[in-house]
Amino acid sequence: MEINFRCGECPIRHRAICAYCDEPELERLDDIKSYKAYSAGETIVWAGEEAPLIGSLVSGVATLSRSLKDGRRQMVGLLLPSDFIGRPGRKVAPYDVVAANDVLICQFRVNKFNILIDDTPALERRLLDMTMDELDSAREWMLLLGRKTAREKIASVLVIFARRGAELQHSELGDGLRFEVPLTREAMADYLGLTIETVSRQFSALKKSGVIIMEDARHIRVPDYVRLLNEASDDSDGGVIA
Amino acid sequence: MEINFRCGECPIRHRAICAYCDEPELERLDDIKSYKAYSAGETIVWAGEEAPLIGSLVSGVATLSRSLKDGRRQMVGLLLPSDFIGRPGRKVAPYDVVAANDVLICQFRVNKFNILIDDTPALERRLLDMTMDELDSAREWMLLLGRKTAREKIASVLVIFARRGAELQHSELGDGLRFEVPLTREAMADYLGLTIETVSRQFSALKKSGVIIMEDARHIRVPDYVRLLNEASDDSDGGVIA
DNA sequence: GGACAAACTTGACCTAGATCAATGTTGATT
DNA sequence: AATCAACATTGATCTAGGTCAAGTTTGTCC
Repeated sequence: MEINFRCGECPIRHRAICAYCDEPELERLDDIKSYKAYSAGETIVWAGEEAPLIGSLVSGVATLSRSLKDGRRQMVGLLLPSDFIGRPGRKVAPYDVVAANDVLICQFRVNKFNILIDDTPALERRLLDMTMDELDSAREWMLLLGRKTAREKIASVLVIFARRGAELQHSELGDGLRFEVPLTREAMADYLGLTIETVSRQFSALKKSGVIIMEDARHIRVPDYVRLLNEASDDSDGGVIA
Repeated sequence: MEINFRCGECPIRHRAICAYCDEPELERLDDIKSYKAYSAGETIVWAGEEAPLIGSLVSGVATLSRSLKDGRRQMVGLLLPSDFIGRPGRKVAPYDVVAANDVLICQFRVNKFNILIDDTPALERRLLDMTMDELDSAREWMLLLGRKTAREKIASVLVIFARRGAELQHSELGDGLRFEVPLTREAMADYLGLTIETVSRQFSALKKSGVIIMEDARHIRVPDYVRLLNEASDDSDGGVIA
């Protein structure tokens, strides 16, 4: 199936790399882009691979990860709709990009994009803002990886999933919310620097304490959102980050 | 003591935010900057503080860190000469910035800088490149925090310190190199997601295995650089990152 | 040069999370 | 509706690194 729509109708138009572009600029982007679908589990970019992809995640969830020689693996980023993939001008990808779900990507012709960004301040400025946001998230994740307990780690991802769920359904974050866990236990373990077994055990523990209700392994209800937040031990000051 | 020199004579001229600027642009920067010295241990910016500083680290070492409510602390960045401090347009600092050494900073008038960067593409482009490099380092650190053992973590910081040492003395990385450890054991523990005691023990262990020779707690010699690299378990592919 | 504090090391013990090993659940395929 | 393969859970045990408690070394300030 051939997917295609013009930038003007794109669901991520106002949050992606193109957010600051005006109509003429959008048209130039339209010329060098195409949508491509990947299915769950598919590796979109291999670390070490040449001519990596440049584009935006339109829908679904993808993961960025890196491994040590002996196979220990750490996720270094979670890509949600509107997130940018790739680094202009880079020849070799430093991370694996894997579709966690079925995923749709707006891909740009690499060479054309590298030229376009050089004389489109709106693109460059947006990329700067997005990269700085990413850096803030990466640093917040460093705090999680270095200092949080397994239980706090699980509560923290659940908060992320809850936010994403609320956004997808255009609903409010609050008590009684229900959302999907878009990653396998293995992917979560790689994200949190834990093992599968520990992830599973902490889900069970949070269930037992009544913090979450598990409809099944992939669907969670949260009777008391503030309690979940507290379990995550996030900064009181709300982590002012932008 | 009043420190001051023109941008043209600045030691970090070709690697800092100003790297891509031409002469006229440098002059505009000259007008809005001043050098400020901080002494070891001093907190330069408090997380949560308003009107945070914008500037470049000229000499010394500073740390970026973030804490949980109960005091657990994680370093989220190590600032070396030429690194940029702050985020244009941000009102509240999300991290503590602390001088690990005596430090010299080239500070910009915040409001002036925010305006200047908006119409100086050379600044904006440089900031984008630097931010992307920071993001890559942050992600590499995530791999360390999530998946490396205590011994690998210590070997990894030592490699960083060795690189910095070689750069400061304009010498080559190789066998028999000698360098200074610019952080306390406590700062290293916060950087690596460990405790002071574990840091200390791993130093002793690496000494006992002959990987390092400790002249004193802060001065290290490395008889076999490749061996140290191996102890850090870094990617075989050299971690192509730029 | 003695006293004090900060930084560092070392030992004994404990525990959160890893590892090893089944077992259960779900959903796709025939 | 039986089979198979992912995916997930649970239990028993082990261990890397944390915690608690002394010491030691270093440098600074009268």
